[in-house]
Amino acid sequence: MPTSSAQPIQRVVNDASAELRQVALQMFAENGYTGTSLQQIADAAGYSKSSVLYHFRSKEALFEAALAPAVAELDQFLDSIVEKLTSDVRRDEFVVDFVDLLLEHRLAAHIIINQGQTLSDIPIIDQARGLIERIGESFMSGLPTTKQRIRLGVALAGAAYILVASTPTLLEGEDIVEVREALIDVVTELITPLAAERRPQTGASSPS
Amino acid sequence: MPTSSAQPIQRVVNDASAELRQVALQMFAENGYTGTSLQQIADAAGYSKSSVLYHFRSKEALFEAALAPAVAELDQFLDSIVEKLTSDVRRDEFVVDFVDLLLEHRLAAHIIINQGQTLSDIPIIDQARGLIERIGESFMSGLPTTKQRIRLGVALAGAAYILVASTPTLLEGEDIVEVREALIDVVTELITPLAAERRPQTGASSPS
DNA sequence: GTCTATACTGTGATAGAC
DNA sequence: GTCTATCACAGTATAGAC
Repeated sequence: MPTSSAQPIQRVVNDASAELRQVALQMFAENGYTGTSLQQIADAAGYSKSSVLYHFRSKEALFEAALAPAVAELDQFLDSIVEKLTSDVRRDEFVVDFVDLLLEHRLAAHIIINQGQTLSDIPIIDQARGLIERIGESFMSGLPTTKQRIRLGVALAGAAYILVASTPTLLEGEDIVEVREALIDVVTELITPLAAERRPQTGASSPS
Repeated sequence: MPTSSAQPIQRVVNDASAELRQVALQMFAENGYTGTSLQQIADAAGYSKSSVLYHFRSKEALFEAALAPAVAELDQFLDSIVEKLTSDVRRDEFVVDFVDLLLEHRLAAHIIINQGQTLSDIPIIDQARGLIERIGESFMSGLPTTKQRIRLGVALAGAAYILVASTPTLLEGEDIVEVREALIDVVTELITPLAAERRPQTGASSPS
C-alpha cells in the first residue's frame, strides 16, 4: 500500500458503509424510521439511493446495522449485571455503567425508547426491547411490590428519557459531565433504598 | 326529537367525527402517525377512506382534532399551576393533578412524548411541546443548579414514561389505582426536597 | 354523508450501463 | 461501487355518483 499510507489517522470514517450507518442513525433518531426515506439518507451522505441499497440490501437492513453496536453493548452490559448480582455487590454500583452506556449510545437509545413500540416487528428492535426488559428484571429481582417496581421504573426511565430528550442540546453544549453526575446521583438515590428493603431485618417503612 | 329520545345513554359515541377521532387517537398512539394510514383508520372505524377525509380535510387535521382535548386540558392545568405557584402552596400538591392528567390522557401523552420530536412541524404538536416545557419551567422556577433540574426532570419524565410505557397493559388490568398511588409517592418524594431547598432556613439534607 | 373512481406524489426495491 | 432508469406499490387528496 504505497500511496494510502501517507494519511494514517485523519479520515475517521472512510468506509462508505460506516458513513451511511452513522448518517442513518442520526436521521432515524431525529425524524423517525418511517419518517426518514432512503433518498434523504442518500442525499445527506452524498450518495445515490441505489448506492445505499448496494451496501444494505434494504432499508430495514440499514436500520439494523445502525443499531447493532448499541444493542451489542447493551447485551454485554446485561451479562455483567447478572454476573455481579449473584455476588453481594450493591445495586447502585451499576448505575454509573448504565448512565455511561446511555450516554455513549444516545442516538440508538433515542430510537429504541421513542420508536420501540411502533417498530416492534423489526427484529433488532424486538431484541433491544427484550434487553431493556432484562435490565428491569435484573435490577429489580426480588422487588415484589408495585411501589418498588414503579420506583425503579421511574429511576431508569427518567434517566433514560432525560438523556434522550436533551440529546440535541447535549450535542452542542458541553455540560455532559454535569448532567452525567447529576443523573448518577439521582438514580443512585432512588435505587439505594430498594437494596435496603431487600433485607427484611431492617424495620423499614411498609407503604399503605 | 321524537324518535331518538328512546336510546338515551347507550351509544357512547354516536357522531362519526368523534368515533373517528377516538379510533385515530388509538391507532396513532399504537403505530405512530406516519405508521398509520387513512385507509387503516377508515377500515378500523368501518368507514371509507374518503368518508374520513370528508369529516377531516386532511390526515393532519384528524391528528390535531384527536389531540386537541388533551392539549387543552394541559394548557388549563398549567394556568392553575402558575396561579398557585405565586402563593406559597407546596410544590408537591400539584403532583396528584399531574399524574391524574397523564392518566386521563394516556394515549395523547403517549403520542406527544414518543412522537413529539419527530412531528415537530405539526402545529398542535409544537404547541404541546411548548406546554411541556412550561411544565418544567413552572415546576422548577427557582431551581438553578443542574442537579436540581435533573432531579425534577427525572421525576416528571419518569412518571410520564412509566404511565405511557404501561399504557397497553393498563388498558386491560385494573391496577391503575395502585400504579397511580405509587407514582404519586415517588414523584412527591423526588420533588419535596426541591421545595425544601428553596427555603434556606430548613436545615435539610444536602446530598453529595 | 358516504361511497367508487381516479389523480398525483413519494416510497422501497430491481436491472443494467459505466 | 456508483450511477440512471424503471418498476410496483401505498400514500394523501380530489371529483363526482348516489
